[in-house]
Amino acid sequence: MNGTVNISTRQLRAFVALVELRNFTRAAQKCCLSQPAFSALIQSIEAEAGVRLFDRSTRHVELTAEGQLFEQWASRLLLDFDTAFVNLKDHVTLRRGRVAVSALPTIAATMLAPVLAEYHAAYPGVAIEMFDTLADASLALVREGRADLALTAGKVEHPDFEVHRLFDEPFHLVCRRDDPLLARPTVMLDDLAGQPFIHMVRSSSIRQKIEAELAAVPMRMVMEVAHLATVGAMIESGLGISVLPAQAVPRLGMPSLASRPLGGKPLFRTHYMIQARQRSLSAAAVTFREILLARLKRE
Amino acid sequence: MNGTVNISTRQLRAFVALVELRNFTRAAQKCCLSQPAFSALIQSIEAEAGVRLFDRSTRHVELTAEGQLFEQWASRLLLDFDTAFVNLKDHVTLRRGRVAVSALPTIAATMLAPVLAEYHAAYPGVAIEMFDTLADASLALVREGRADLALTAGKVEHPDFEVHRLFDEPFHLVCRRDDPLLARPTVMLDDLAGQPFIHMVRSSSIRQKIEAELAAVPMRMVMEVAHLATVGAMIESGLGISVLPAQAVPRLGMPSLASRPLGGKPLFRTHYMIQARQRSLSAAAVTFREILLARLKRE
DNA sequence: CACACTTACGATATTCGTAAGGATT
DNA sequence: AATCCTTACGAATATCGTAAGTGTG
Repeated sequence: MNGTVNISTRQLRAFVALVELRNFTRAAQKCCLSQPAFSALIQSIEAEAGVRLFDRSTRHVELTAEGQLFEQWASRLLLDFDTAFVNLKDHVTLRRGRVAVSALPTIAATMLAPVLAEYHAAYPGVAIEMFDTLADASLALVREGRADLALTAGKVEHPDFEVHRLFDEPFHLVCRRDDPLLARPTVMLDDLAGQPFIHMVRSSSIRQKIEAELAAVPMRMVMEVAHLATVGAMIESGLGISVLPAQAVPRLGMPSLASRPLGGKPLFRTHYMIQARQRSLSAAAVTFREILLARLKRE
Repeated sequence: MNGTVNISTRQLRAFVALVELRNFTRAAQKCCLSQPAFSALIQSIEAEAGVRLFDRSTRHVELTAEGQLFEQWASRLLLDFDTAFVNLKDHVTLRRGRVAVSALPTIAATMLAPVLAEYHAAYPGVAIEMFDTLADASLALVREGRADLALTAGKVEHPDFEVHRLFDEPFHLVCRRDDPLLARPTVMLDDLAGQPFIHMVRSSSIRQKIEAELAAVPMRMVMEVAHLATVGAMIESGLGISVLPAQAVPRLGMPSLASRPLGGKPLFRTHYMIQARQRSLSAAAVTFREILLARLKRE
C-alpha cells in the first residue's frame, strides 16, 4: 500500500482550475479557498507527483512539461469521478434506480397496483420490477436478492426474513346479485353447505385458506380454476358461488356479482410485508416501503 | 465548488480492498491501517456518497445495492488514476520522455554526439530530438519551446535566455600532411598570408569568426562551401588550407589531413549552453544538462 | 511601488492507534 | 467463548486563514 499515489478530487480540481485560470488568486477563489491554502494544495500535488507541474513567478503561471502531461489526464479523471458519483447520487435521490417487488397475483392486482402507480408517479426514473407469483416463489426471490420486498398473505417464520404485518382482509361470499342466499339478513358459514362452489386451484393460497377454514362445511366443488377473473366469470354465468378476499371482488369489474361479509366465525387472511434480514434495502426500495406503509395507514 | 464530491484515492483503495476481501480487519491490513481507522475511512466514503455501501454484521460484509453500483466504477477509476500517475512518474524517472537539443552542425557532430550516445544508453526510453541548424534558428527553437537546450559558439545576450559558458575551443590550421607550412616549428597567423584558403559559406559561424579575427591577414579565397566535410575534401585534394575548430578536424576521418595550433594571437571560439529563462526544464532535459556538464568537467 | 506567489504561524479539523463496547455465531 | 465491527478518546497530523516576506515588472 505504500508507494501508491494518494490524490484527492480537491487536488485535481485545484490543478484543473489553475490550468484554466493561470492565476493562483483567482483559482483559489474558484475553489473557495484562501490563496495560501490553495498554493499549499498545488504544492501537495507536486509533492505527490515528485515534479513541479507549474512554473510560476509573480507575473506568470505556466505548465511545465510534466504539467502538460498531467493536464491531459486530469480533466478526464475528474470527469469520470463526477460521472460515477452523479450516477450514484441519482440512485440515492431516486432519479434513477430499480425496485423489485413480488406478491401473490391477487395482492398485486388489488392492494399493490395503486401503490405502484403512486410510486411511479413520484419517481418515474426508477424501474419497477413486479413479480406476481406464488408464495414460495415470492420468498425465494427475496432470499436470492432478486426482489427487494415480498407481500404475502400468510405469516412467514424464518430467520432469513424480516416480517412486517400489514392488515387483515376479510373473505366475502361472492355470488350473483339474484342469488337466493342474499335474501337472508346475514349469510352464515353453514349456509354455504351444499352450495355449488367455484374453487381456485390447490396451489393457490386462497384455496388453501378456504380448505383449512371451511373444512367443516360440506360444499359441492363445481370446478377449480387458476385465475381469479375466471372464478368471477363462472359465478357470473350461474355455475356457482365462491368465497374470496374482499378487495378482490370489485377489481373484477363485474357488476352482476355481489359480495357479502360472512356471519359467524370471522374468516380473513393477514397480509405481511417481507424482506431479507441480512441485506439492506436500496434507496429505491426503502422509499417504496415507506409509500406502501403510508398508504395503508391512510386507508 | 461546494456540493462537489471530494474523494481521495485512499478512500477508493479502501473501498476496493473491502469489496475484494469482505472483511474489515484484513482489508485494513492491506491498507496498512488499524481496523478502526479503516472503518472510519469506509464510513467517510459512505458519508460522501450519502448511502451505506456495505451491509455489515460481525459475521458478514456485503455490498448494498448502491455499493454494487459504485463497485462497477471504483476499480476503473482507480486504474485510470494509477495509469495517469505511473505515466507521469515514468517521465519523472526518465523511463519515458523527450528532450530536444539544438546546436550548430559542427557542435552537433563533435562535442554533442558522444553526450547524446551516453544519454541514450542511460535512458533509452527518452526520445531525443536533435536540431542541427544555424545559431539564429537554434535560439528561435529554444524561445518557442521546441528545443529545451541550445549549444552555441557565441555569447548570447538577451533577457529571454539563460546562458551558461562551457569551454573554449581553439582554431587550428588544417592542411595536408605534406604541406610546406608544417616544416616550420610553429605556424604564426601571419604565415597564412597569401595561402590558398577554403572558406565556409558566409552564413556559417566559423566563417564569421575567421573573417572577424583574421581580417588583417590577406588570404586567397579558393572557394566557399557549406559543409565541413567538403572543406576537408578540398584540402585533401590540394586545393588549399583552412582554419577550423580543433575538435572538428579528427571528426572528418581524413588521415591525410594535419591540424596544428596557430602561434601568435590566440584564436578560439567559446561554447555556451542556452535555455529559456521563463520555462523550467523537463526532467529529461535537466538530466541531459547534467550529463553534458559532467562529461565536460571530466575532460 | 504594486501585484502575486510563498513562508510563517496559531487555531481548527481530521486522522491515527489503543482500548473498551456490542453483536453474532 | 471467540470473532469482528463500532464507539470513545487522547495524541499526532493536516489544513485553514491571517499576516508577513519576497520577487518581478
